[in-house]
Amino acid sequence: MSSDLRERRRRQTADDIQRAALRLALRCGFEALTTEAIAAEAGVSPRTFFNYYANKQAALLGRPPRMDADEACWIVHSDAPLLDDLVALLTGLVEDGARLDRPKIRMVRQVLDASPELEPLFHDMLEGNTRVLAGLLQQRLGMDAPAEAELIAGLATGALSHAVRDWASADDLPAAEIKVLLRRRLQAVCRLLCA
Amino acid sequence: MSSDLRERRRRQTADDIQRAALRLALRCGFEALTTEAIAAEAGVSPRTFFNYYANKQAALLGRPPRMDADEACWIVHSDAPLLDDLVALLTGLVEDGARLDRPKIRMVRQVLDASPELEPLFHDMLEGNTRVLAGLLQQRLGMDAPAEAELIAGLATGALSHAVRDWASADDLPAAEIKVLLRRRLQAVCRLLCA
DNA sequence: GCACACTGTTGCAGTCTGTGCAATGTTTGC
DNA sequence: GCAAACATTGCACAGACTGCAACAGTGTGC
Repeated sequence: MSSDLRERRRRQTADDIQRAALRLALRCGFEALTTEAIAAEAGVSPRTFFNYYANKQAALLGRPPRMDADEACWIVHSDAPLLDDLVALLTGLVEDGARLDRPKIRMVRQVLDASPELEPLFHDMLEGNTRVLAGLLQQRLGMDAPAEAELIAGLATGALSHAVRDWASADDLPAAEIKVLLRRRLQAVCRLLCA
Repeated sequence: MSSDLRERRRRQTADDIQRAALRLALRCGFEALTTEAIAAEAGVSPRTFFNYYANKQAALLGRPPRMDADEACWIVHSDAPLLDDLVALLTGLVEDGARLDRPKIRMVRQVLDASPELEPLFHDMLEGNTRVLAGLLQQRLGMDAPAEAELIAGLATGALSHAVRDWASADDLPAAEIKVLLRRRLQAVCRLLCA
């Protein structure tokens, strides 16, 4: 195994930095948070901080699960209802392995709630996934609906983040329930708009 | 009128700065764009630049039309279908006065197209409106659907920005057609998801 | 006209963010 | 072990952004 140890270390350091950032943000607020302080708290040099995260916002959120276009391309030619496919694809994103760390997500939420100006952060973090999904949906829906593809992609990832948020604030909801929350949300939006 | 001349000047300067930013961005790319260069091109001091825009991204987009919660609160108690109300409210945002400057919007698009990393910009610019709309929708939909309200608000403002984009890239589409584009988009999303 | 308040512009000094580079360690494959 | 690959770090520096205080232009009341 070549990069196994290195890989684990990288993950560990990335996680250390994120936790340091969250701890400091909760203690002193986002305004007073500096990259230097985060680096010190995490026990790395300021320069190293930027080897892991592009900025302190990214450090707070950590590395988001990335949707892999090749793994997800089945959705292009599926015959199942779009809603079902979206739910399956997106829950796959957050269900594989123990990706979801409830206390960490709660800390993130606390920080975001305390600083409303950070609201766009969540969106930006999911932006990458939204783009991938939008590309796939464009293929599925055909050339004439690029806008619809992007809108649905944004709506779906937004619904996922709400579902994850709700899951994180509940005390003992199993991760499998995220699927249900996500579906309910999308259906509700549909119903409200179609009425 | 005391503040009339001043107000006009402020608008003029804000517009000068935006145009300077767009010109430079198109000429040299967003990467090479500095606030100092924008200020120089616009004929103001670097310090003044920040009196008008919080950062260079904001300068590129200009002051977006702001939704006024008090003016828009009729939507809370309306009995009309939600879709109709959304279309009316949002088109009202962009239709009053000659707010929409087609060549300017096209320049913005060119810049955004040239720098994909700026994609989140549009979203962030509309963030304020999304929040206002989300608040209103939360009142309309009741306490038990905060997530749905936010999702619909995001979807609707996203659809509006697509509609405006399409309008801007067409050569002689009247602004009134934005309403049609917006409605079509939202309906299409609905249809695709409900199926 | 003149003094006055109001508002906007500017320069300056300073903090924080973020990057390129080169030196120094550490891991890995062989 | 040794060499290649990779990670960490310090340093120097450019750019973003802010607070403050001085200054200039405009409108107001007299």
